[in-house]
Amino acid sequence: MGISERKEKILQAVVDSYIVSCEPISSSTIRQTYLPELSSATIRNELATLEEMGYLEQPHTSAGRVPTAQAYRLYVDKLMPRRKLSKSELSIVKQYFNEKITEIDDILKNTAKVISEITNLTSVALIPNVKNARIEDIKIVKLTASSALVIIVTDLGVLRDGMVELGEDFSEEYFFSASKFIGKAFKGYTFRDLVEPDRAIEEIKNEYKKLFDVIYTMIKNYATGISDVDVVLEGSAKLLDQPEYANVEKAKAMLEFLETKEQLMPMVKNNSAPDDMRLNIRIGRAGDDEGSPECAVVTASYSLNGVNIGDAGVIGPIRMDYSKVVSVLDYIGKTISVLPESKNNKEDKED
Amino acid sequence: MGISERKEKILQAVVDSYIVSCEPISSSTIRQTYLPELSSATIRNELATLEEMGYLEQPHTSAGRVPTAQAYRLYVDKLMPRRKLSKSELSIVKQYFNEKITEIDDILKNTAKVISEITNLTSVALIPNVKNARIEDIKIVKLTASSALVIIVTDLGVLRDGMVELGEDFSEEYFFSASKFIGKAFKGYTFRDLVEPDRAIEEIKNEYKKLFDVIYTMIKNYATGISDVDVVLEGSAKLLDQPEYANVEKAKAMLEFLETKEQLMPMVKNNSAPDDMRLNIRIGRAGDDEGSPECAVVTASYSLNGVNIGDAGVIGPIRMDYSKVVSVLDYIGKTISVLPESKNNKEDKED
DNA sequence: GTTAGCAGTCGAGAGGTTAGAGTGCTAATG
DNA sequence: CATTAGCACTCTAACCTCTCGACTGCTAAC
Repeated sequence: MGISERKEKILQAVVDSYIVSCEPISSSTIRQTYLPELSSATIRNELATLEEMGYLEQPHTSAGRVPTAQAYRLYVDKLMPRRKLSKSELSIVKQYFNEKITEIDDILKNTAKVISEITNLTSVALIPNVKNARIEDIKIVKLTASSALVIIVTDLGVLRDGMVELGEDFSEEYFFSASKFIGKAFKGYTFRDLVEPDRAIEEIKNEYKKLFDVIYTMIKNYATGISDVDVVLEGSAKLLDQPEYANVEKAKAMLEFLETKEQLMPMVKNNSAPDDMRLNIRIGRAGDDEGSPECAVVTASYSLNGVNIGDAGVIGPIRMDYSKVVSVLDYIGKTISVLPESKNNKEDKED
Repeated sequence: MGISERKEKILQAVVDSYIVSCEPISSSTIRQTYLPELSSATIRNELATLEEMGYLEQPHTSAGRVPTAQAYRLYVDKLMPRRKLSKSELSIVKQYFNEKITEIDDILKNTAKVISEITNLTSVALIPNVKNARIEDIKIVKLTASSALVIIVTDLGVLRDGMVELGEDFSEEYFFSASKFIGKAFKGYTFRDLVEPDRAIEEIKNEYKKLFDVIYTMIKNYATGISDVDVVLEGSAKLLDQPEYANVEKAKAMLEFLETKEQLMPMVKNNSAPDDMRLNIRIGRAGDDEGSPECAVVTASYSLNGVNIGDAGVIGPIRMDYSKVVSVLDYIGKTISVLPESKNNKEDKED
């Protein structure tokens, strides 16, 4: 099943070369720049075999070879050289994460910007799923006579506030003490727990029952609602730098794909086991159906203080510089993981 | 200075025709579909004059005429037919605003979606400047032992919360009562008031002074910060439907322009006097410099219950269906203005 | 002022040709 | 038997040339 070492070398030469030139690679090119110890005729023979095996394709009879998706797959899994970032690249990353970042979301947004700038590809970030956030406390603050603001504090940070309207008036002190009861009731549950009917939490049977019910409903809506995951794009225009999308038809198909978050999300989502390298490389069609554009997605899962804060990576043509992309994602991962705790944004004043 | 009525008719014919075909218009086309009572020779004479006056251009000697920016200007100011929306278009608008909308931001985001769907152009929305929001109340809620969440309630809605870290521990009750003092101190000011040093508000000289100072600093940072205006884009891929951007170079220039919010914002911002129709039509270069792409922007300022909630409109090639765009923006303006008050999101339950 | 008629202009597209890049095959070589 | 030099063959991209027809501008007649 495996292929000979020499075939691997040749295949790697084809992919490496094609990644930068985007033009069919000839046997003589391989000889000249990668494997001078072989004759072009020998390389031609090997190329013919590699084509039979499904790793290469010829646009037409008298043209060089182009890697197939299968070749890229082998390339990223085995052949790809590991690369270090250059000094200028390192300094770009540093620059982006040097500023004080107070919101968790902004870390991922910055990540997307950095990735796009260094790789010159379109980047994409997935901002975390609220469903897995664990409730730490619930605060209720009176706003108008009969309405209040509900703040849900979770292990991932403070959630965007929701408004409740009660229909009758209550005092500020009422909400203040209700806050304590209700906060305690929900503490420790994730949103996912609460949306499943069979795991209903023990209800409060006292004077706060009405408020409790309203908030419970709110949380359930919140968890089932659309604010599931946020997808952030950066550098969409860079798609058009790629010769693959010089054709306006293809460029449009791709841009439309990027615009529909519902299609984009599952591509970017990292499903790999949490203990492996947490790198996700997809090569091939964007969607399952015929119409969706050909592309590749490389994403990583990022953590801060051991807590997963979301995924980010690049999306682009199948012919992309995987080696560089992987190094960048990797390095950023290390940078983020040692970022100062963001909740206490007062400590790190040193500019 | 003025041009004859017949010239206006001919110019209108050229623009109307060019808007749909995007191809140079010949004298015979005008005669056949717009002005059969004239001979093509007469029309040719008039076309030559209109060209001298700067309203028309010829791509080459033996081609028809194309309108200049000057022609579009006259077109939108005077010649453009006023159009009613079709039933299907009306129902699309209705559908988007029928759902319960709880956030002010979402109104504008929906507006952008509707505009893009109906006009088939890229749409853009400007979400309002927080600097002009007037503070109604400030709530402080204890989070950890020494940190608290600050919620700023304004006339435009509840602002995103900020965290303060105090360095020493306080009780929940302390924050509760501090809330009342500090809320009263800031009530009635806009962010703009607070950021200008000469209009410092009277400081609290009591036990809450430290907390007050921290919050005051936070508000100032908030007001001067980057969260000035938010720009939302919808349907960027639709640019590529336009023959003007069939050239990938031009498409890229335009997409890049859309991506840099700093350039895009001033184009979209509506500076017209508040009492006129509050419609903003810009025709010409996107930026001041030579490199920026040619385009047109049509935006409107939208209000809800008399309060301005931001601008929205379209951006696209100079050749666009201004008549349709204006009708759509107009109709949406009317729809929004009668939307039920969004803060109390419980009343309107009738689905 | 309007219009028919006509010569003149220019671009888009079709067809034909060529140069050269690259292959596959064959036969020779170690 | 793997490797290789040599060569005939293939195919495209680029360039030319030519023609067709869509317009115009001009002139002269109405």
